Amino acid sequence: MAGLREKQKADREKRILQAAVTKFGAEGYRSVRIEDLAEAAEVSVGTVYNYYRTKGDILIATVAMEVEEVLASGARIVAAPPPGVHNALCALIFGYYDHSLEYLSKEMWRSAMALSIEAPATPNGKRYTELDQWLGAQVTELIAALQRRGDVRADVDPSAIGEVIFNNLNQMFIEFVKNDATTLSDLRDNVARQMRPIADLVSTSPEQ
Amino acid sequence: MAGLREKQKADREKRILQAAVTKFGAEGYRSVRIEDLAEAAEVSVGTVYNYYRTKGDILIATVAMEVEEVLASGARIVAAPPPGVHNALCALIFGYYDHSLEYLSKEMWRSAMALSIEAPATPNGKRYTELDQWLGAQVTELIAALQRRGDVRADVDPSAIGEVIFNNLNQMFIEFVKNDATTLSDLRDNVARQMRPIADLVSTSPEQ
DNA sequence: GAAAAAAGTTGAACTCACTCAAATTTGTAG
DNA sequence: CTACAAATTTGAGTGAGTTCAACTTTTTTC
Repeated sequence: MAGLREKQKADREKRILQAAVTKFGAEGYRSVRIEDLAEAAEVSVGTVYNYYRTKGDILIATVAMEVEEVLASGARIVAAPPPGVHNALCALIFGYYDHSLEYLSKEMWRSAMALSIEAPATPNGKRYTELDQWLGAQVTELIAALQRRGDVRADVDPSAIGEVIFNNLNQMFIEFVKNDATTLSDLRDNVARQMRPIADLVSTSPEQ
Repeated sequence: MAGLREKQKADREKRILQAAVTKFGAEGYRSVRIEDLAEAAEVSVGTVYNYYRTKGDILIATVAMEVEEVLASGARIVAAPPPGVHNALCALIFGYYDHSLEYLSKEMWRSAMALSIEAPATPNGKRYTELDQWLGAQVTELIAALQRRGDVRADVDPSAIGEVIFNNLNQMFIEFVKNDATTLSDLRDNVARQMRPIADLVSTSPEQ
C-alpha cells in the first residue's frame, strides 16, 4: 500500500533535491545555507538532515544524476565507436566533457570533487568514487572494443592503457574546473594533443 | 637591526607551524581546533589568524615543506636516471611515493588536496597547484633526458607523454590516500603495471 | 472511532572557523 | 625618562553546519 507517509516522504526528498539543484546552480554551493534549502523545500532544517546526512551529501546527489547521464551517453559510443583510435577516444572523452557543465557549475564540481577526496568513507564519497570507477571501466571497454575490431595492437593491455587514459582525462577535468578562465574548447584541445601520441603508439595502422 | 619584534614574530610563526605539524599528524587535521593550536603555540586564536589566513593555509604550509623535499630528491634522479625507460620512470615515481608519508598522514593529504580543488584561487590553493606543476614538469624533464640519451624514441613528444604519466601517477596517489587500507606497496605495484606498456611503447629498444 | 505505538518533523542549542574593536606591547622622538 | 605612535595581540562575538529532545502526524490495534 502506497501510504500517505510514503508519498509525503518521497515528495519532501524530491522538493529538497530540487531546491538544491536550483539554488546551488544559481547562487553557488558555498553561499546556499541549509536554512535556505529548507525554506525553499518548505520543511525545517532538521528535516533536511533527516534525508541527507550532510550538506555535501545533497551536492553529491545532484552530481550523481549528472554522471549517470554521462555514463549512458558514453555507453552508446562504446557500442559503436567511430573509426580510428584517436577519433574514438576523443569522441568518448569529449562526450563526457561536453555533458559536464549542462546542469552543474564549475564551483559545484569543485566542491563535489573536494568532498569525495576529503571524506571518501562517507556514503557520499563512496558513491562518487564508484561512479568514477564506472567511467574508468568504460574507457577500458572502449580500448578493448577497438582491439577486437583490430584498431588497437593485440599486445596492448586494455586495462593498463585504459586506466592511464582515464586518470589523465580525470585530472585534466580537475584542472579545468579549478580554473574559471579555461574553456571547454581549451580542455578539448589539450586532451586531444595528449591523446595523439598514445593513440599512435597503440594503433595497428601506420602512424599517419 | 633584528629588533625584538621581528624575533618574536618569527618565533610565534614557527611555534604555530610546529604545533600544526605535531597535532595534525597525531590527532588529524579535522579534529584539531584552531583553539588547540593557539594553546599549544602559546598565543591567542586571533594571533593564529594574523599569521595564517585560514586553517587550510596552515595545512598547506606543512604539505608544501614535504613536497619541496620530494622535488629535490626527484631532481637527483632526473640528473642521473637509471638505465631503461621503465626503471627510470619507476625510480622517479616511487621516490615521490615513498617520501609522501614521511611527515604527513593520509588524512592530511586528503584535506590538502580537497582544499586545493575547492579553493584554487586562494594563496593556499595556488601554492599547492604550483607545486603540482613543478612535479609534472619534472616527469617531462625525465622523458626528455631519456630521449637525449637515446632510450626514448625521437618521434615522441616528451611533454605530452610526461603530462599523461604525471596525471596518472597523481590520480593514483589520490586513490591511494582515499583508501586507508591501500599500502605503498600496492600503489607501487599498480603503477608499475600501468607504466609497463607506456614504457614499452616509447622505448627505442626491442620490447623485451 | 478512540487510544496507543511508530514514524517523522521541528527549531533551539551546540560546535568551530573566522572577525574586529579594544587593549597591550614595542619602537621612537623630544 | 616620558609621551606619543605604530604594530601586534587578544578573546568575546558572529555565522553556518549539525544534533537531539520534545512535539506532531500517520498508522495500527482493539
